[in-house]
Formats: sequence, structure tokens, C-alpha cells
Amino acid sequence: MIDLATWDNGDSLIQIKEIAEREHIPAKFLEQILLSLKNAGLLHSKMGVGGGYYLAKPADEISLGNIVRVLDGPLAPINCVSQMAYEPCGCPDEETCGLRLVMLDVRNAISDILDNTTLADVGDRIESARLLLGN
Amino acid sequence: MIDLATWDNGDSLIQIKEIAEREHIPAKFLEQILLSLKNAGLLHSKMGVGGGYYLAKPADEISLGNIVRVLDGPLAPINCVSQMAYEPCGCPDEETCGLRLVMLDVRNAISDILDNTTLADVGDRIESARLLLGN
DNA sequence: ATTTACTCTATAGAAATAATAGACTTTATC
DNA sequence: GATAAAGTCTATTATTTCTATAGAGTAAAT
Repeated sequence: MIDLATWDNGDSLIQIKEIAEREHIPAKFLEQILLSLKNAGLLHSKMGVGGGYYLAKPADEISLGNIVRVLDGPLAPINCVSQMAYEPCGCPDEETCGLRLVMLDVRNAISDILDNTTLADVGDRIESARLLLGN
Repeated sequence: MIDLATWDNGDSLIQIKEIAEREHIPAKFLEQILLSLKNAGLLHSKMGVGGGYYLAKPADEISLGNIVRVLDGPLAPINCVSQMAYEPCGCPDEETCGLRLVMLDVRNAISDILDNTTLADVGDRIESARLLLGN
């Protein structure tokens, strides 16, 4: 998604093969990943000659949280503190479970970062890093 | 470890079977977990009749970070931002990898919480939660 | 008609996770 | 010294997840 946001210039489509080469990912593996992101509504695509993928929304409207949830599932380290996939964990009392209280803080810390960082923000950070290194 | 810290009254040893029953964990499975923690130096034990486990250090000197690293490995979401298990991830340029910059923030946010929360802190939070709920 | 490129489903291999089993060692106590 | 209690150590299994590969199918441009 970062690759797509980086190389997207508004009108051009980007092909699996292109991304696979740039990012060193097996094309057939990438294919499934892109398909998941498409089915989740984060990407659109066009079939046939000259086809390819493009972001479904502007880069500043797609957060890393959106993407990670699609590809890796819940942000929470344990399910009993997950917003999207809550499951009781079987401890004696969830309300007063010390581990759960701390892991909820962890989940929120992760979500504070990933849900508030968009693909556009990532692009900005890449540029800053390049400037700083003189590339 | 939280169970041990909670039920530790300075001199008594606690047995696998006891913890297994309180926390609903298969005893044979718990056994291996406690053994790992022991081999990592976080627990001590005594064999034979009247034996059991006890914390190797006071509860306020054992952080959740210590424990999680022993049982689950690195805190980092990806190895290229891990302090304890760094590995290159194969992206074109690590220095300017946008994903890596953000995931480093995530790793640090997790570590800020887990490395600064001790078993004693967890005990305090459990008590506060109980008071609040009137238990 | 042909080529390009995405779509969809199945499958395989490796690693991690959760759990189980059994033989062995140490120690207290009768 | 025999016995029972309790931790030690290694192997093995079952399930799931991760990473990857394969191949047949569909859509669109030329």
C-alpha cells in the first residue's frame, strides 16, 4: 500500500508485477495480498490490458490501522482487549484481571499510532528521512 | 507470574497445581512455562515435598517486558525494529523504509508500557479495580 | 484472435502454539 | 530406607498460522 501510494500519480494504474519487483515480494503471493485489500475496499482494480491496482481513497484517508487489520487481524495483543475481535480469555475475572488492564493500554497505544498514521503521513516521513540522509 | 506475585507472602512456595487450578491452565502446560521462566532467571524453585516456585526478585523489580520477552519473544511487531532480535527484512532501503519508521514507534510504545510496568504495579491496578467495583 | 492482467480456489510446506506423555531427580517424612 | 510429593527434562502430537506456489478462469485492449 505504501508502494502504491508512493508511485500513484493520480491517473496511472500499477501492476502486481511492478510492485513485486520493486519490493522483492513473490508476485503470486502479492496477488493474494492485493486481492484481500481489494475485497476489503481499500484498493480498486482494472482487469485486462493496461489494467492494475489503485488506491480506493486518497492516501490521507487510508490509515495503517485499516491495512494491518485486513492483513494481520486485530491490533490487540490478546483477544480479550480487542475491539474488532473480542473473545473472553477464560481468566477467573476479566473485570479485575491485571494482565488485561495492561494489555488494554498496549492495544490503545498501538491503535493511537496506526489509526492516526495515514499512507500520506508515511510518504512524508519517507521524504524527511531521505532529506536527512541527503539522498 | 501475576498469580505468583499476588499469592506470594514472602516465605511460602507455590505449587504448579495450585496455580493451574486458580488460573484454569493445564498443569502439564503450566509446568513448561514455569520452567522457561525459571531458566530465564525470573523464578526460583525448590524440589521435593513442600517444594514449589517463588519469584527470583521482588515483584517491583520484575517487569512485564521481562516476562513477555521470555514467553513470547521480541516485543517488536517486525524483526527489523527489534532490539533483542534484529533481522533485516529485505526491503529496498531500511534507512528510509516508511513502514519501518512507523513500526519502530509502535515497538517503542509497547516497550514504554511493558518495560515500565512491574508485577507490583499490576498488583496495585488489580486492587484499584476491585475497590472501584466494590469487591 | 491474441495477449495482458486481474480473479478465485486449492494446496503444500514450514513454523509457531497449545497441549500431552512419560521417565527421571530431589527432598521431606515416617 | 521406603514412600510420596513435587519439580526437571525431553519427546511427541495436534492445530493453526504464515508464506508461498499452482492452475484454471475472466475481462479488456488491440
